[in-house]
Amino acid sequence: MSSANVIPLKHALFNPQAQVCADCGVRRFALFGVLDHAALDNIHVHIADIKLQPGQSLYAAQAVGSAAYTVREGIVRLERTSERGERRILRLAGRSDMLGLEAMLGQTYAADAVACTEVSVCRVPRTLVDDLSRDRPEILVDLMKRWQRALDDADEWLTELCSGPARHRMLRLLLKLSEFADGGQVWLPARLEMSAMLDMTIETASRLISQLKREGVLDAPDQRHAVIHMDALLKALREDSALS
Amino acid sequence: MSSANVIPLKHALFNPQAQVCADCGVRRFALFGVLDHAALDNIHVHIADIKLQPGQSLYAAQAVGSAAYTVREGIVRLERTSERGERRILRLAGRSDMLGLEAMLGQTYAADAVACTEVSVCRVPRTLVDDLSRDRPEILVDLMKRWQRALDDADEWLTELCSGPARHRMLRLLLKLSEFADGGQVWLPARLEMSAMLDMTIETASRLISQLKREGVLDAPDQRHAVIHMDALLKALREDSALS
DNA sequence: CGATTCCTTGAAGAGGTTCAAAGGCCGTGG
DNA sequence: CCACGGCCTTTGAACCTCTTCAAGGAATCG
Repeated sequence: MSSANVIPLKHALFNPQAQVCADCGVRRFALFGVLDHAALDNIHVHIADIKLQPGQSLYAAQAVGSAAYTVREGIVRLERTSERGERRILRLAGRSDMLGLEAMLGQTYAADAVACTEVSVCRVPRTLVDDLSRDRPEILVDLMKRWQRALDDADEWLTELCSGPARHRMLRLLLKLSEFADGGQVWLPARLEMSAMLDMTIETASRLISQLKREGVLDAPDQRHAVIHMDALLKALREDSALS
Repeated sequence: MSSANVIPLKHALFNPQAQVCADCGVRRFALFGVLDHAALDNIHVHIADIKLQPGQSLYAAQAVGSAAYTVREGIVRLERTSERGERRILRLAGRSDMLGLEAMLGQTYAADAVACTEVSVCRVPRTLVDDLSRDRPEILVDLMKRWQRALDDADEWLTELCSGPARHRMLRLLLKLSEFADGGQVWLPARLEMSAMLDMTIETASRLISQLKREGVLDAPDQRHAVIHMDALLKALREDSALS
């Protein structure tokens, strides 16, 4: 019995790729969310499902890319090396975020994309978008919304994670990390990563995390995971704003 | 003798708006750079030419906007208020940069846009882009390039102006300002603006500028203008990177 | 010309960095 | 299995950068 038989007829898709996309958990939020099943069925390009281990690179800055990526699972960081030679983490991308949109314009990637956790992403080739934009121009509006989202993320990162005293920035980072939470547990970056996100030394990052543990803002069952106590975190953030 | 007579016949445009756009100094770099004269002639929407004095607001964050803007002349800053209640300047936009693209998607503006110098901008109404994208879909690609440019600017601002010691950030700011130079003279922000760009106090900004004047990196003929000595600036930047 | 606003400079103190060393958490190999 | 080395984290102490608080000076405007 083929798998098509267990699917209601009007949803039956004969293109295997289409079936994969139709079943994808993030499709509703992803680029092809606007496409109906019939349109999906016309996708004849292979959309690769890529898995990465923590630390593995998805793409490198300056590389000519022929694809963008949609994050299905896990957290990816975008980073750059400043002209001083220091690594700086620009922002994080999580489930349903899109990365490397610049490849859709034939440009080279603007930053390095590196997996923070175990990651799975869909590779969206440029040719596919080119084809679709001919047949279904409304996909371009969706694409522009992605750009705007990336820009909003960048602006928020700058305003909230790049200003004020170190402790405040760390609290904001924990808040941001809790957005990517995955069942109570939050991914806790290495101290070196934190320092690259918040522009501080790893010693300062370590001291702050230690202190926040003592204050009961977070617990770390293991090195790379934390339970964040939101009430304590929000309280800390409020007090922090008040006394300045 | 009408002005049309001095223009070669094949360039004669009968729509007055088209003439304005055809003559615009930034058209080549602007959104409608891809349109030929005939296409320009079909623009029947009025593209307002708006002038702003320093400190005047172009649009406010959260406002529902019906237009984006192309900077023709001058410098505009994008700023936000952080959740702590502090103002933060996100980046600067100069000649041929586009602002408020999010309005093209029916979204509210993501930041405040305020004139730093005397500014003139073209108002590009959303309806115009909607119409054009039907007739000339290639304009959408141009629009996406604008988004990518904004994102690149944001990323660069974050990596270069938000990390490292105060002196280094100030040097990078001067370098950035020199990109917007206007005949040897550079716009010199008020100390309060500098502090909002570089996340430091106005005292620190003032001290750094005073010191850099003494070092011969810049001269300030008046409060709001400076002459930047690029050789000295670049030398300072190099030494600064070396000793760290 | 006085009032306001912005800029500059000083001195004291806090916050962050630097340097140094010790403690934990692996994976490898004896 | 335990010992070892490597890597990351934590903590301490001294130092330095940047902030804070305060006051005087320059520019601008009615």
